[in-house]
Amino acid sequence: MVINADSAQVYADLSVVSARPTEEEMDGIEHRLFGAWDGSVACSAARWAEVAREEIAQCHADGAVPILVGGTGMYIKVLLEGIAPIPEIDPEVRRVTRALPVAVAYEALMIEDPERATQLDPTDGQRIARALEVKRSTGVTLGDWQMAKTGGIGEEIALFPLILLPPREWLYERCDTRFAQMLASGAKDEVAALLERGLDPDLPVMRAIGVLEIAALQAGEANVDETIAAGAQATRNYAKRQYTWFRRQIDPEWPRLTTAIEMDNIQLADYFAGLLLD
RNA sequence: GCCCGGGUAGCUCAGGGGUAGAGCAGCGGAUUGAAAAUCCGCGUGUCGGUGGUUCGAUUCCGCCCCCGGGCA
Repeated sequence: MVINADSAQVYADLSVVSARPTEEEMDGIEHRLFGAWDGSVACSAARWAEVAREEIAQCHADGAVPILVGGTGMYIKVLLEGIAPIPEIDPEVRRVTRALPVAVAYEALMIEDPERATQLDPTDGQRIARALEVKRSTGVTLGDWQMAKTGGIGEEIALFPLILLPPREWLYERCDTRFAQMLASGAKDEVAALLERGLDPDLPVMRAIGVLEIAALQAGEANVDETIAAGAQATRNYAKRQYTWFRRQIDPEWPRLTTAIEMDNIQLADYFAGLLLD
C-alpha cells in the first residue's frame, strides 16, 4: 500500500497540477491520501500525520507494508517525531491575525509573545501570524506548547528511508519539461474548475505551483510560453528548497540516492528488493 | 549611405570624470499545525573596441564594430 506524503497531492482538486499518480500508474496497488482532501479544506502537517498514522496502523493490521512517498519533509518529520498538541485555532482569531500587515502583526507579537518575536524575522509574515494566533486563541505561547511533542511514531516502527537527491542539472531539466507536459494533459481544465469554485486565494490548494501561473494564462495576462516559463521557474525554485530541506533537516544517517532517477533504475530496484528481504 | 536610440553581472536594465548597482536567475541557509508555503544571506563585471582630452575615463570627444528603429 502506498501512502501519500505530499502536501499538494493531498487535494482532490489537484491531480494533473500536483502530478498525482494516474490510475494507470497506480496499477491496481492501493494508494491512500491522494486527493483525500477537498480543496476548500486546508490540510496541515499535524492533520496529515494523524490520518497517515491511522492508515499505517491499518495497513500493519492487514499484514501489509506501507510505503510512504512524497516530498513534504515537514509532514514526514511530524509523523515520526510528533508535534505540539495545540488545539484548533478560533477561526475568527485566525482570520483577524492573518489579515494584519506584517509590521503590525510583528509589533503585536512583540507585546504578546516577545520571546517568539525575537526569534522570528520581522518580515516572516506566516510564522508571525501563526505565533500570534496561537497565543490569542489558546492563551499559551507557541514556545510553551512546543515543549511537548505528541503522536510521533518514529520509535515504534521499523523504518527504511531513502532520500532522492538526483543531480541538480538533471532535476532542473525535468522541471523545465514538466510544466509543458501538465498543460498538455489537462492542467488548464483542472485549474479552470478550481477557479470556478471561488475559493479563498490563501488556501493551500490555491497556492500550489501552477495554479497562479495557469490562472494568469486564463485571464489573458500571459501567453502559453510565458506560462510555461513561469511554471518551470517556480518548480525549479521549489526543487532547490527541497534540496536544502532534505540535506539538512533530515537525519543525516538516512541513505541518499544521488544518481538520476529512471524508470529502469537498477539501483532503486535493488534497494527496495533489499528492504523486502530484511 | 545618412539620422536617431542602444551596446554595463548569466538575463532585463539603472547610473555616472575618481575603476559601478538593482531586480530576476544561480548559489548557500532557515524551517514544528498554510511547508509546492514563508523568510534570510551572497553581486569584479576587459561598463563593445580603439585613439584623444584629463592628474585620472566605464563616464567627455573622435573613429571603428555590433544591435534596434527611421530616411534613402
